[in-house]
Amino acid sequence: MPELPEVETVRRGLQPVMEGQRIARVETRRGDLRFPFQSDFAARLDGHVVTGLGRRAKYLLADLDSGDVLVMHLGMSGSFRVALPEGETTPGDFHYPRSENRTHDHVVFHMASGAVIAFNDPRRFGFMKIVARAAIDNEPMLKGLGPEPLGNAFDAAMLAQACAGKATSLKAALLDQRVVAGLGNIYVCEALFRAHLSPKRQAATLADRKGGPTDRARHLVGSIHDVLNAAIKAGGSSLRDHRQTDGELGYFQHSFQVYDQEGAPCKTPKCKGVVRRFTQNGRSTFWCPACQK
DNA sequence: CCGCGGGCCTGAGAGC
DNA sequence: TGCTCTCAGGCCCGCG
Repeated sequence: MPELPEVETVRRGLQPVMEGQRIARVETRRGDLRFPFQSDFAARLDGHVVTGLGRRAKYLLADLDSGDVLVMHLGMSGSFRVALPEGETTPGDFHYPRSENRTHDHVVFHMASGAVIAFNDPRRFGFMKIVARAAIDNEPMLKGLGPEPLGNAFDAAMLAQACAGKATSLKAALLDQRVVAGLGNIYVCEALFRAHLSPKRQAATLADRKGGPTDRARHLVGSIHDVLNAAIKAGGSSLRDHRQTDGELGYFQHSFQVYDQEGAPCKTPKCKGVVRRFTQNGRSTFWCPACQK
C-alpha cells in the first residue's frame, strides 16, 4: 500500500501516542512478518521510551532511550491502529468497532499511558527490525536511499544528474529508491501526468548535454512536490488497506488523475485523450498518451 | 547497467 | 454458492 504520503500520515498519527511515551510491553503474535523477528525484539522494546518518531522514505524510525532504533516498514498492506484508553476501559484492554477485522494484528504495543497500538499486515510484506543508532548509517535497507523528495537535497539539478547516465525510462528511474526515496507506483504515475511527461521517455532527457537540469526536470520536481503535499494533506490514498491510525480512510484516491482510471477521459483541460494502462517493469502504468510527451 | 520473471503473502473482485 | 484466475501502495534475487 503505502508510499511516502501514507507513511507520513501514519507517522503523524502515531506521534502523539508514541513520542515521549514509554512502551510497557510489546506483543508479537506470530514469529515473523517478512522476516522472523529478532530473538531479542521484545526485550529491546519493553520498558523503553520512544524519544522520537521519524520517517526516512517509506520507513518509520522510532528512536528509543536505549540507543536503539526501531525500523518499521509497512510493505504493501501494513497499517497501524491506535486505541486510546477510555472511561471504563482498564489499561491494557482495548476495543475496536465490531466491523473491524483484527485477525492480522501481528504486533501490539501496550504503552504505559494505556494507549494500545496495533500493527496489522495481512500480506506480511512489512517488517520491524531493531538497529543500534550508532550502526544506522550502515543499515543496508537505508544505506542506498536517495534524497527525500520533499527535502532540500531534492531539486532539478540533483534529479537531472542522477538520471543523466541512465539508460532507462522516466517511470523506472522515479521508482528507483536510489534516485529519489519514497515514491511508488501511484505517485510516480500521478507526478508524470501532472508534468505532462511520458512514463516511456528516457530518464536521461531530464539532463542537458552538460548534465544540468532541463525545464522538464524543473517541472517534474514541482509536480512531485505538489502531488506529495496534496496527498499528505488528504491523509494518503486508501485503495484497499491504507487507514489513518484512527481508522479513518485517506481520501487522495478521489484526486487521482490517471492511477486506476483506465478508460476515463483525460483531465487535462482541452485534451481529448483517454487514460491508458500498460505494464512497465512488471507494474501497471497509467497515463494519457495524448498529453504526456 | 538494464529489463524481465519469479517469489514473498493474503484478499478482493471478475468471470464462469 | 463456489471455483479459478488476475491483480494489488514494495522490494529482492537471479538470469540473460
